[in-house]
Amino acid sequence: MTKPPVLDPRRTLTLRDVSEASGVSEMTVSRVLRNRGDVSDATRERVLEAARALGYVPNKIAGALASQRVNLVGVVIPSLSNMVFPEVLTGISDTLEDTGLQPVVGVTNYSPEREETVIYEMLSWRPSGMIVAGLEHTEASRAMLAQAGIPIVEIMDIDGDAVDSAVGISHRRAGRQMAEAIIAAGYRRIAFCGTMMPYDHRARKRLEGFEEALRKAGLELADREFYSGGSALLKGREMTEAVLKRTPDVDFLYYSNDMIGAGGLLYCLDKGIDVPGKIGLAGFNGVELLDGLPRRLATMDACRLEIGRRAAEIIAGKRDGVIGGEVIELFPTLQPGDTIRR
Amino acid sequence: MTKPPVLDPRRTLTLRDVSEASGVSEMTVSRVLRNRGDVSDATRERVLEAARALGYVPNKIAGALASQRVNLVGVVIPSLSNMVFPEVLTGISDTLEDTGLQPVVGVTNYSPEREETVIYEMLSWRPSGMIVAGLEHTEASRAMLAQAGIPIVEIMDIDGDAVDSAVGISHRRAGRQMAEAIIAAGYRRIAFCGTMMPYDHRARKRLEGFEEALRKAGLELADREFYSGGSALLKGREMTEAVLKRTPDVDFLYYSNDMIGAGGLLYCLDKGIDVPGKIGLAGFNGVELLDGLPRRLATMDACRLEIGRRAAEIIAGKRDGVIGGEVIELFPTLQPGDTIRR
DNA sequence: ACTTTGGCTGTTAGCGGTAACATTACCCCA
DNA sequence: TGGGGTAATGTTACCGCTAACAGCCAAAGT
Repeated sequence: MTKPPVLDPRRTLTLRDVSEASGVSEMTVSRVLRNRGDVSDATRERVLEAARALGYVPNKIAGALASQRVNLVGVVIPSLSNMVFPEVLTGISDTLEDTGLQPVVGVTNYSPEREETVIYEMLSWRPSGMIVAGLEHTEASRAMLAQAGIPIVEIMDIDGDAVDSAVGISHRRAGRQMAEAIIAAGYRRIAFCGTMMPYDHRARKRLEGFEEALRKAGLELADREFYSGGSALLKGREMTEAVLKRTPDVDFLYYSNDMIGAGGLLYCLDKGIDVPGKIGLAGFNGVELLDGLPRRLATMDACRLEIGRRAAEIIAGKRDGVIGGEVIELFPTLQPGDTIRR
Repeated sequence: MTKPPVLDPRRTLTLRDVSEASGVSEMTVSRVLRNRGDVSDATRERVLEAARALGYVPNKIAGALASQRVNLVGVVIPSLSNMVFPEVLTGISDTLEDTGLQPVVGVTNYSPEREETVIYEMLSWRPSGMIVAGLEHTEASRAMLAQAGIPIVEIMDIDGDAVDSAVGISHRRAGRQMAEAIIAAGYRRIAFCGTMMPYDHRARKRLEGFEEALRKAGLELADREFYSGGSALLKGREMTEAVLKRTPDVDFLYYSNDMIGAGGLLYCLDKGIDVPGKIGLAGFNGVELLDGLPRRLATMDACRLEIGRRAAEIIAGKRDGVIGGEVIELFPTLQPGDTIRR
């Protein structure tokens, strides 16, 4: 007797256990469990029964190593509390659903170093593809992604150079568009409220586009206010109050996201300020939450679901023939709501 | 020459490549990269330099298979769009941060079958532990978890039997407590608005506890309204309107979560209804959003961050000596806010 | 001088699966 | 009746890494 016959009942099961229990080779068991190759119905039944009875759960680590295939797609996003990213994730999951691929999420908290670590960790599991939010990464991150030999899709933004593929909107253009609409509606004393995070590149680009359009119309921002952390809704109120105190003649407030915009809206309504008569308001993202507000905040949807879908499609499509990187630009629509004069 | 000397430049690198580039054995490279065992400074430098130059990313699949250790913790939650779960995740991530463990998230959309699949998939990667929301699972799910031979922590809820450990609050007690507070404040015509999802067991338990307390006071629900899907804020408005139309003498509305509660609050304020004089309101969760509302909704925090933290601690703590399952009950505090008469 | 010690490095044997290639049994048809 | 095909199953050789153990060598102890 070469091996101890007493098998620990808590030992994790292997293919061998199932093979012994069902009287066939490990290979046949493997085939049955993966539904691959020809196996007679009788054998299949026997194997499945044995596997079920034992409570066997295959070891994907071994499987992945042997087959050099991993059905995972890494998804790297800055935050989960932003409402926006869960929705992108939904788009990704839905599309990946019937491709046999599975998303695995990593969160960076808007830190490039953290992102680098997350990317490194993910790549070390050899995923079939990577979806990464944004175009701005550390040099090391870009290098790793480029070298990985798998499809890479950068999402949300297309104002910049992609490592491989990209799906998103032009935030610069979005900012410009909103500014143009605001100016066209006759507002002239326009202020901005937004996030302070230096690494929220998309908010930054929107503001850049916004200011660019203002300049083109001979205007400049009447005021600006930044925040970080805390309840966005509350911060929206506070910032709005601060701006209106400091610059009482402001007639429009452009917010870098809907949540603070909603806070601003609630503040104005509380104070009995005429919206959009005396002051106009606009946010960005088109979050569902706005549907429940007393008045519809002007906004622009960021095509979140669609971005997720398209990104996932690219990954799934490239599983075999990897073609060159493609850049897909989506076009957000401006939803004027009830907070811009018409 | 046994092997073709032409190495594909896009071939993924292995330890061997680094070992050849730095002139030491693969084992030594492995030791350097894992910071394990003694390696001279000179060698370490040389190896690190070579690894960096090549852009080597270790293959964790192979590593995990060889070492029988995986630094992942599976986290199974019903939804990401609920605000609540991202916060639990934050607690988990923060605590796991400096343990070398990494959370991997799976979402079930409140479907037990989906949950079973997610658990199966996760276990097949042989994680170091699992954190699963709720105590209600399919029999197969429970069996798999129990057999896995790793620490399992069920979170959010403790009203029921845990597979192994559990960290959470008693939702039944929470519902009871809220009812008692409402009754003590003098309200008598109390209605409920909540989710329709049959698998939101925690909301169900809160309602059960709530009704139990009402009965004990000789009362019963004056009305009830359910919803599913859509913008929670908007649904809150709609349900509130529906209830008030149908049962005009209602003097309190208990919502199964803060989001619909906030919708109800906004509706009442819109309509100029005296809150909390004519009608009182209460939600559940203590979400940050409430801070920005015109009036503070009564609620109960669900100890989300703490739950995440404690769950992660249990997993991290049990890495070596696996002790029996422990159940940790946390106690939410009632925040009366401004929507209950005093 | 001869062990002993400890720091550093290498060798060997898997981990639990799967790809690719046998092998077997059986049937069909010239 | 023998060659060829086919369906079902088995064998072998890894996948890329690490545990465990086996050197090796210089400094230290006796």
